[in-house]
Amino acid sequence: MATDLPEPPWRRTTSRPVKRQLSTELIVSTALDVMAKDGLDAVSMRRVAQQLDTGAASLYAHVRNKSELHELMYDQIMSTIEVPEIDPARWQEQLKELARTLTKVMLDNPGVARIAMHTLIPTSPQMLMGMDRILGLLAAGGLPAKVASYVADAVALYTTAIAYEASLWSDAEGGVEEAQRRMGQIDDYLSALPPDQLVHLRAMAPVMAADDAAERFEFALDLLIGGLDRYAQKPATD
Amino acid sequence: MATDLPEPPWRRTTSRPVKRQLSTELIVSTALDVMAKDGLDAVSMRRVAQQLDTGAASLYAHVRNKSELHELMYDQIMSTIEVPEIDPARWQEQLKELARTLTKVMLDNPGVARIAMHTLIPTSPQMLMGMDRILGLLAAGGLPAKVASYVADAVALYTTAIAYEASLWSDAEGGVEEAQRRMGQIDDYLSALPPDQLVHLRAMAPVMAADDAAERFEFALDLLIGGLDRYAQKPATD
DNA sequence: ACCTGAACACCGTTCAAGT
DNA sequence: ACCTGAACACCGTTCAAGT
Repeated sequence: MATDLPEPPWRRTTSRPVKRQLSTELIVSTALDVMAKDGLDAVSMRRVAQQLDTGAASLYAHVRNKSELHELMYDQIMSTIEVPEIDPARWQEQLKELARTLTKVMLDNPGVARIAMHTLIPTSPQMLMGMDRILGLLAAGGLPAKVASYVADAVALYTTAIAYEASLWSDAEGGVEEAQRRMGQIDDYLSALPPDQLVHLRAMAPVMAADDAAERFEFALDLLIGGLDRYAQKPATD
Repeated sequence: MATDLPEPPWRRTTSRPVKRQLSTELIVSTALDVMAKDGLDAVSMRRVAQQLDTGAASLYAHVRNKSELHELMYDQIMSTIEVPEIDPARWQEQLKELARTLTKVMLDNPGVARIAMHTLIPTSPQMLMGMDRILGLLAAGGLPAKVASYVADAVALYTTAIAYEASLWSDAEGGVEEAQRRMGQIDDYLSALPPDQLVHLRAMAPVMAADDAAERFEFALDLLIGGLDRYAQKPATD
């Protein structure tokens, strides 16, 4: 039979995969590439499709809409986080470490914080597991259920908000210059004003200009977590 | 002279202002109307212009771009806030009251929180005066400059984030249903899982479903502000 | 100086038609 | 089932032309 003969070498029957099969995973990873290169705003259906040599409409077979795509990106990034085993004696420090890790991941992936902020209630298994661990830590600290749920919420929200704020600086290209322009505007305004106006702001200006983001974050973390002992129903380190 | 004669009544020389003169103020207030009716996403240059019986290009004579328009809306809303005179003896309670007022204003004007979150550093006189009052309160509490700047930042950020989150529920029309859909999804997932998995989340589900937003906010406010005495360099109530 | 219509370079999503 | 091009109904912003 003719088909037993080897294909002549000039006929590439195994059509080289110049275009990989579309799939949700491929779309999500391509979207993450676009975000890493040009920021979240550049992650449009059209742009992602273009990167995959197809039209935007083709993506809708694998992804419900743009906000689902964004959420899948969020899940993907967050699922890389390793949550450590719970050590009840160190629950407060562990909770802080988790908050630091979360922030770092979001800062390393500018744009994710913005998705997180828009995602009302995360439903992916990965996020639920993370939430379970946090609640486990708070239970280990002897916190009653209601307090635990409030603390978990406050830490998650503050952490996300910090990362969101920072991502504004880095995400849009003109972020840093814009921030400097605004600080300059405030300085100019203060200089033009009689010196008995806005005295506290005036006194604070040098302190705020010398902002240490990491220290600021640690301070807030300490406010949110450092004082939780008083809510504990049993000693934290028994 | 002919011009001394009264205009004949059928000639309306005082052309009735069917179209008011364009101005920054008019544009901003129209934009606020649109936001109140259809949410921040509906506040586009084209939509605002349409409301004013003109084209989008006409707005650019009074407003630099869309993000400046958004920021002007933010300033307008925030300038309605009255900051009380400082009572040093009640500085913690006053700071909490300010945070509550800020949140209320943002919740009453869904969309403003989203602008606030995007506005890196507010530069309007109104916002600077507000910031000055907050710093004054913290100084009255005897907090050192650095601590004061960190606290002011943390309270402002948490407050904005809380309002932002809440605005997601109300802003987009499908917010509430979407939240319920997600809670249902989590319930389903927990039911389908062996009962020894995600035990903490499972235990917490009823507590979180009975969320009291106001109580949650007060709890966080207490974490952020209630423990500040230990940072004071002089007694707070002397 | 202020306003305008038209144009440019984008969006998300749908749909009928193809394979 | 999956993919596609074209279309629909939008965007922000610029620019030459008008008054």
